[in-house]
Amino acid sequence: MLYVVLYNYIYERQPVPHRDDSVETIQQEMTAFARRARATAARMHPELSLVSYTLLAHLDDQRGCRATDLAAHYFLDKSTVSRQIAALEKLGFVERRVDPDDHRVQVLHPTEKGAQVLANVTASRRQAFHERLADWDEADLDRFATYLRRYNAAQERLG
Amino acid sequence: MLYVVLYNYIYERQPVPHRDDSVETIQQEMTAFARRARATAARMHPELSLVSYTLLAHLDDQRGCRATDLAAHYFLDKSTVSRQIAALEKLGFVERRVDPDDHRVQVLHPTEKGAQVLANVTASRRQAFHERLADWDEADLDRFATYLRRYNAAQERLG
DNA sequence: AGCATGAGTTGTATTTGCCAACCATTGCCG
DNA sequence: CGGCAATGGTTGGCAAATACAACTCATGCT
Repeated sequence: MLYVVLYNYIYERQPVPHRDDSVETIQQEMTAFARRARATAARMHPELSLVSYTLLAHLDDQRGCRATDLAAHYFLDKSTVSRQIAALEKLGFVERRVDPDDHRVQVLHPTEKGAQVLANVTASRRQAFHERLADWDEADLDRFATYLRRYNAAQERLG
Repeated sequence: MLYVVLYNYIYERQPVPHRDDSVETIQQEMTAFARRARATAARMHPELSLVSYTLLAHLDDQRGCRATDLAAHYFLDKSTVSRQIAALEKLGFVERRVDPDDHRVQVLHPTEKGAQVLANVTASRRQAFHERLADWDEADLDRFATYLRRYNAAQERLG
């Protein structure tokens, strides 16, 4: 045991929460966050569910993509995506353009109206996030964002 | 403006994303994470859904609590909690002890069996997290954990 | 005693998601 | 060329999770 303490002292140079504790915390906090996200989203934007919002946002920032891509990106079943897109289309938020090169694929795009609604929701979401993050300094925000991206990328790689 | 650039150059030594970009990233990554968490959890542990797991874990580490507390803590409707607990009880994972002081409340506890299952799931979740975080150094883990806790605490305060 | 409050349950409807079966298009290989 | 596997997408059927509302029962205050 003494060796561990010494090791930490020499190589870490401060009392360091053990690796396991950090992992434990990350696990718990990520889980708690996941549990709440949907509820929060639903309360904030009854007009556009979290999933719809996410898909629409993805279309917007990819400048159009295929249903299959959406499914892969968000680990959703293709049937789920199909229905979600159908719903968004009925609302007039997305349109389909059949790919001239391959008539199986339809490239999805937000409509003008869709982009509008998306912009509204995004703005209000962003404001909520800003409030939540108001007392963070710039460097912390940046680091936090970087960690999240890194974490999600790892999850994407490992499944 | 020059000062900003210089400041960044000197203190950060690389082009720094604007505050808004960080917030945007955090928002997107948290959302993506939330979207995937349930699916991942379901794939890993068919025997215990993310919600059940979360509730059971909370009972375990609070050494028992009331259904209402669970609902408040996870932004769930009390009916939802009621049914989830009923399911967990039917599986023999939790037991109810009526509070002798107030016959309205039932204090929930994991059973022996429940604690056992919880331990298994926790262990395997923890391993998955460890894999995902394997190439992170200790300091980054610690900082990431701290950010997450801070973020969630803020969300808890602000709704 | 009487009524408001709080804890939980149950009925009902909606949303979300999965799986499997299916259709249409494409591209490849014999 | 002709069949066949692979790909993109839709649809039907189903189960789980959840919200909302109406209800019951115990408590506690006036």
